Amino acid sequence: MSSDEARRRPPTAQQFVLGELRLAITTGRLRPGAPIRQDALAEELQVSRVPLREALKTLEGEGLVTYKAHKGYCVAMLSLDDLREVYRIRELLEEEAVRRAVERLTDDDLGRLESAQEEVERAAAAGDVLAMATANRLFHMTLFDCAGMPRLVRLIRTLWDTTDAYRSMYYGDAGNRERVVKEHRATLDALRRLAADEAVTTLDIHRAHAVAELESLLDHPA
Amino acid sequence: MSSDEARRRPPTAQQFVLGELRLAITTGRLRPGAPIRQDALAEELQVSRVPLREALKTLEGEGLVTYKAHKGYCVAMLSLDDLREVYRIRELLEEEAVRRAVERLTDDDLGRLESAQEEVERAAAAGDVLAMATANRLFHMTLFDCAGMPRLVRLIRTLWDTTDAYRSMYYGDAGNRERVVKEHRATLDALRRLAADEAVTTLDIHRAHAVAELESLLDHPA
DNA sequence: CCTCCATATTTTGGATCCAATATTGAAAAT
DNA sequence: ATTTTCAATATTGGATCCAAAATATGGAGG
Repeated sequence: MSSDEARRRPPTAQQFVLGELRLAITTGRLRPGAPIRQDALAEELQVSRVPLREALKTLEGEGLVTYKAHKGYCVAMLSLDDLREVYRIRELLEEEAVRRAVERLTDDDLGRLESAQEEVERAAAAGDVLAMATANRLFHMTLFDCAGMPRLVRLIRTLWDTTDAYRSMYYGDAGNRERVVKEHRATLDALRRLAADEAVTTLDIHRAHAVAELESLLDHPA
Repeated sequence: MSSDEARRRPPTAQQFVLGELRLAITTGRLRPGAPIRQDALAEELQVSRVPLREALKTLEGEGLVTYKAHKGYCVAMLSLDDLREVYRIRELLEEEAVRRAVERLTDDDLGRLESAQEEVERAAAAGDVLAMATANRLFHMTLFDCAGMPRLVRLIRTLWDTTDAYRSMYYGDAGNRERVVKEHRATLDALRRLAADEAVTTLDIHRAHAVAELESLLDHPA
């Protein structure tokens, strides 16, 4: 069961379920490819199937689960081709976001990025996989948000969600965590100097490392 | 081939409702900004509110409607900033799709594109706004599909959906229809010669014309 | 032993009913 | 006349129940 009962429960059951499902998928409690039994899940979450199904529809739209009429939902499973495609699209969209962000970057933004990075380093040192994923995401999204293109950021976020099921495996490795920290530092350095090209390049490399690692993970499922 | 009123009803009510809602929004029967009364709509479509709500969740994920807890759904209304952002993202993604498509283009693909274009010209000549929108979409999606990147195409399709509510206004003008026909011919010409750069350029211009027209439509709502 | 078909069980899809929240309108107080 | 309060109403959110479809089961026939 999820231990943290301190966080306030969302105003609707579907939103609560949505959060729980995301967590279950990203932490690997629901494995890619696993079918989702509505009845069992609904009972476990103490809600009826109606809000559960609406949450699943949302996740379907985000590509986190797949759906077939009269067959039901499954946690999405990425093929190697899918993975490469997602990362290629991210490359295109994130480049745009970074370039726009650099144009409008304020000292305040830089401050937020630096504190996000501090959080990443803390989590990396502590070996806290979940915190690492959260902090890393915050770092990147903080940057993208600076672009002032909310729809673009929403798309990027959705693409990130797609591979979230595999992210926990990725951060399980200490070497990966350490490299992420270094690559963020390089990005931050470029951003401080408003060097857009360099920032884009460092992030491309960052991404390439991640996709290479994930590819090997996909070949040898745990 | 299309326009058969005896189209088979989808295997689930939510899919049926989804299609009807898309149609209602793209044809303007549901105006941008209009709140969606679930009870009335459900009765009109002869279904209960459950499948209606699931269809709305799907549309929310695609950005066609907005949702606020306990307040309900509205047909999404695009600001000028939104419109420009959507078209900028399309520019990025469609360029990728076209370049990949050119690399893999077969004679068969070209044949499909040409027949799609014939359909566009027929609809343009007949002044059939709905057929025009459908055929135009088919033309572009046929091209994008050639890229062999299903997720990319899915994203592009979603972005198209976002502005569908305004497309019917756009094709109401005979000059717009005529220009679309010419621009498609230019694109086809470039594709036949596998001239990727040129194809990208013609499509960029095509898009720029559309966004310019839509911008004026957004300023002077009917 | 395998295949095929009929049947039982499981699981999803949808309709109805009830609860919770938001909105509206009218009456009362300033 | 304006604002506030509170009840009445409309609308959304969710639970339960039933229907439809898919899957599993088991037996008859080859």
